[in-house]
Amino acid sequence: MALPQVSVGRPATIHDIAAVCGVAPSTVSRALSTPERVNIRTRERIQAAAVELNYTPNSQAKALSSGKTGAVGVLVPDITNPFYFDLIRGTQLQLKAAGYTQLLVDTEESDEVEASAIQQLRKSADGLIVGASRLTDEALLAASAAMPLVAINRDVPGVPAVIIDTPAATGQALDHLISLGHTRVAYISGPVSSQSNARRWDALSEAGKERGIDVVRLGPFAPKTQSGAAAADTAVHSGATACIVFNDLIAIGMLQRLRERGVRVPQDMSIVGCDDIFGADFCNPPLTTMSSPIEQAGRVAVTMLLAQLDPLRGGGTRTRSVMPTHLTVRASTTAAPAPMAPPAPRLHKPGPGPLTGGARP
Amino acid sequence: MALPQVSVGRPATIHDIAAVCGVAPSTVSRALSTPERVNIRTRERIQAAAVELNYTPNSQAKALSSGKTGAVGVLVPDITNPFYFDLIRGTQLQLKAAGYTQLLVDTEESDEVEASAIQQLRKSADGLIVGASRLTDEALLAASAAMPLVAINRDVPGVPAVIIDTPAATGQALDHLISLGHTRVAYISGPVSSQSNARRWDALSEAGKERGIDVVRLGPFAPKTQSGAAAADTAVHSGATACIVFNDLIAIGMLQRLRERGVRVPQDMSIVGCDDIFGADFCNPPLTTMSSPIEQAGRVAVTMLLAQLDPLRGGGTRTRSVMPTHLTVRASTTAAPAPMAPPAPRLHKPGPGPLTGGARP
DNA sequence: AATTCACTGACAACCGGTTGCCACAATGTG
DNA sequence: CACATTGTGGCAACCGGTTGTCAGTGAATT
Repeated sequence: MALPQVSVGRPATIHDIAAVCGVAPSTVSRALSTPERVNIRTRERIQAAAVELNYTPNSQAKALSSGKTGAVGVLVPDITNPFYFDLIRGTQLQLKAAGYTQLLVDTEESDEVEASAIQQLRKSADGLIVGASRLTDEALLAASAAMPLVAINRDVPGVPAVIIDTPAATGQALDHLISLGHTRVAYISGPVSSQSNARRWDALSEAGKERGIDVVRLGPFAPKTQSGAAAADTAVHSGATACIVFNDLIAIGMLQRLRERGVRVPQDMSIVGCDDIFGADFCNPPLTTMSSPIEQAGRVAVTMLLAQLDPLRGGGTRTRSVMPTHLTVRASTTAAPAPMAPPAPRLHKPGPGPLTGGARP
Repeated sequence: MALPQVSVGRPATIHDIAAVCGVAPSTVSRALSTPERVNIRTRERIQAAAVELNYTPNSQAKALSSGKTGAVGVLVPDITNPFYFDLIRGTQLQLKAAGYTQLLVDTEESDEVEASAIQQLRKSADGLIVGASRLTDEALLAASAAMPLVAINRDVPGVPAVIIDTPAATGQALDHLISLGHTRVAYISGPVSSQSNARRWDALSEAGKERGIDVVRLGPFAPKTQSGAAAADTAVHSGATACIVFNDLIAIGMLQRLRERGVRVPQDMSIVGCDDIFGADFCNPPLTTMSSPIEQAGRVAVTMLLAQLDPLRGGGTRTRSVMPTHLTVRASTTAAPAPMAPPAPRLHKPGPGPLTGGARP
């Protein structure tokens, strides 16, 4: 049994095969890409020679002449962020399944880097998946006009997009907190350039109005665990008994800081994260969070993009897909502290466990 | 001030520029890539036109004629694994800084997929970075002969490599446990196809012999948090009071399972992980682990690869780089339970918190 | 037997650059 | 003033495929 092997020497080309078989290169090309166009006998000779010589088509050359690169660019603002890991995993798996190569680019949260990456990728990719674009609506629309593109978490009319509907879960999260007796709720804001952040806040403050709860907005904070310290301090100072946090990264950072400060979570302060990233289930305490099907969003984005690339198979080309989210309740939320008592730390010894006590309206 | 923008319409080529400037395409090519070869006046006319037309060179065409693709393939067994996130981040950052594009490929822990990916990438990348290769030594050597390549955590004579020296930290970890009074230590094994796993075990069992401690080997287990449950059960059954675990993923899974079973960490069982991945510092309890400079390893690998690609600048081409590691002690290790008492679960209620009690020799 | 037609393979242009070589002009040298 | 030298730009081949077009062959049709 042959072990997986990599051939040595100069890679074979169709010219080599043509020479071996005594035919023209064009015939070789057809034998491999349009087999029915070539007589079965020569075809089989050619195919045998191709296997023999370990022929692999040169994707550059193929791209040059056919215009198709077989690659899809995936742009994310920050590969450092676990949220995008899940997204990248989803796109990678689905692209690979479809025979495409993924070109991963980190746009460093910069609209300029993003624009130049898109410009560059216009030639070297068949399509683009743009996560949480920092471009203006106009620029994104222009990019979408220039080449097949699917945006993720970016809602611009005319641009195909996959939207993770965290704003919807926002109402669930607030209801959850209200039912636990919380009346002073803070929203820990993410970066201002993030449209997701804006949409989440809009939905949350709207939900607050409907329910007669005043939600205060704190921040903005960078979407990193390190920002959690500042966020936690601000939250404590605000007097809120519960926080809904832009994302799990900041939330996890807050958890650590609150512990350092002796503020018990969830007894003194309830925390709701967003995204349900890797780690949200095993941090301490496990985080109540709005679960997003991130990986699935990546897959759906690829499916939508491929439908654009190949309109024949694509069936009805959907241009917008909204992914549902839901609240996952773990141990970082519980009943609000007694209404009139200050939210200051009390006994400062680990409590008997989470989820004690019921709702105190 | 112009906003970042993407041009519309057909991308400009050197032929367009040549037409505008009334020169030959070859002159345009030279004006842009070998400026001193062209008269300054025409050069400037051409450069102005290039900017004007928003010219971006077609990387496919450039690759075809020059043989350089400006891309580097990065192969990892499983993008799902946070360990590789750090690696990918390191390579991405460094490649980007050097003007290269990263082609990310998931080889699905399969030697066949890996070999075919390498074969494919021979044409479309200038070099390769192969994380934790599953190939045989011979196949990897052959691949390395066929194209510039740097392996990570794979030690094959003749193949340039970056080795993260976790075996060294293994001794430190064992000393740490011994000083805490542990005498029954288990090694939770990773996948058999992983050379890192073999090297870690060899170093650990050797260190055990030197110190007169018998280390038992349990497993193998897949490197996923889910495997932690089985690993935890096996470990408890083995009677060990401390485990050194193949990687943090499994270790974190064990933490969860042990909690479910009422086995307290670290009082009843100490756990040492490996890699110090994202999450190791905020899981419950925070994990004592062997910290690896993973991101830096990725960067070093890129540097070594680029030195191979461009021997002029590379200076002394190092072919092997060993990255030091160290033990990071957090809260998942403490003194061994009383020697003769069975390690069975006791009170089965959450303990007062980590880090109680001192060493009991 | 003459005509038509499907089948098959070769030729050549093209994708967008790079690069070796040559021609021509301007300048320097004897 | 003749000749060598240097600076510039163009021509054309090439990288490795794809694809439109055409010619030759043999079989089917009339």
